[in-house]
Amino acid sequence: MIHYMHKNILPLKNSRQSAKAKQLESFEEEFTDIQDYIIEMASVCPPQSLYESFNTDFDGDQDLSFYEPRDVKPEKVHDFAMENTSSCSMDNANLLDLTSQIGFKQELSYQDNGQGELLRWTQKHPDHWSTLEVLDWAYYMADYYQLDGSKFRGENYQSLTGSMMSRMAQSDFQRYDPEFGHMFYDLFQQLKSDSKFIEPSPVDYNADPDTSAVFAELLKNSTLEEMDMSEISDQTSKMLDNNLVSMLDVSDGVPKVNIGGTWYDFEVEDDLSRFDIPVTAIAMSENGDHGYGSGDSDVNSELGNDHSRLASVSSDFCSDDESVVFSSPPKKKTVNRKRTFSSTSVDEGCEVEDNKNIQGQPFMGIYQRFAKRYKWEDKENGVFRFVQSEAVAQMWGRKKNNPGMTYEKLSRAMRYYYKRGILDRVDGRRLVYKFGPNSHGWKE
DNA sequence: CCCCCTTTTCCTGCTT
DNA sequence: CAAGCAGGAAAAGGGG
Repeated sequence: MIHYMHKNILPLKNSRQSAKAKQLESFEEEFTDIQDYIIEMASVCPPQSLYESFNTDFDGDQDLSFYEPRDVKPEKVHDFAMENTSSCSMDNANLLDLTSQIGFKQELSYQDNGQGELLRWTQKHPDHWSTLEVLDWAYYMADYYQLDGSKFRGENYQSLTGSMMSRMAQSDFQRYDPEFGHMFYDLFQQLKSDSKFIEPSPVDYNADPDTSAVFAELLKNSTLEEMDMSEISDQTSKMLDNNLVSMLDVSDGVPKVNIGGTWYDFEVEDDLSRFDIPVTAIAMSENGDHGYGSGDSDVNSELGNDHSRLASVSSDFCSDDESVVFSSPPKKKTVNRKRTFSSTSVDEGCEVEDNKNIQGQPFMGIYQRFAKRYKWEDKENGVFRFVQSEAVAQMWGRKKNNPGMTYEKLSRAMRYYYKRGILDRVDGRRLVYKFGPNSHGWKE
């Protein structure tokens, strides 16, 4: 009996992890698959496709407004913090600080070619936020106010758009998030009332020929390692600080920098931070840890690098235990290969180094660190929870070259892992999984 | 091409 | 009601 017929056959489902260990036994192969998948989990940011799919109600071209801070009237500041848990606090200074940083960031992220994913919400009126932007905002705020991560249920915001949230009463917020809904309602209202929108003033990266020209020349003629950064003027450094988020791209696994509209490859595995580049830039890395690479197996195999999968799991660079970093063997390749501009889709990991490296943008690193698509529930025992199930599925699909992947299907595959001990069942808890006895590598 | 195993796709039914 | 979970069934992928 035919149980059903397939209705849509997806094309292009070739290229399994190409070089992937033909010699490995099937078990091991699967094991690496699941680990690859966890890698993707850890790589944090949602794929562009997901963003777009969530963003259908809003044309990016309309995306022309951004906040500008304005004076905050003391009487407008809510005192919700007093009524809430002691971990929340907000005063006028904080709010002013916050709004001004938002305005600041907007200037930076404008024209960022989509790479400032996590802060897209700062570029739009809240009514236009997609579900992802709502989620990003929620996690940003949660981190900013250092909310108790065990009580904060950011995932509950993942199906809300900005316009939906605009229509929600305070009680609705509390239904979504019993612990902090009240606070989030206030924050949301406040954001809307204490911000105004103005026409953008696009950043012209070529405005100052000295800055971009100097760096472009350096890139052409030397590797980063050889570069004497002291020759770069303070002005240039400042320009880089301000614009690297938009200039960097690692979407295809090869780090690139955009100078004057042209993309250049360069090797940054060793350490961007020694150039005092803000964490925001480093955060664009898929790995976030030791530079770039490894996120995309196809690219890696194309580069002759067969180490696309997990090499190790470590949490040494983030102080909180929600971080998982998957490092891969260093790449020995690709220095200063010039490329023509192409708008690739945005992949982006958002691991962050350490807050102390953040210059002038203190939230960025904190925020991005917080914005995980998964969360460790019990790292010792390998228990984790998906925060954004569909985003995780999209990442899985990307790895498998299968844009049709959904959490529904991914979860079915994961259920097969139970029987084989790669995952253990965790009963009664949605989106929670646990590594089983036949898995390894997830724990340092 | 076949065999075999895993993953994907789709579904029904049930739970939260 | 929506989102997840559990598995059955079958097709697709992919290695050997």
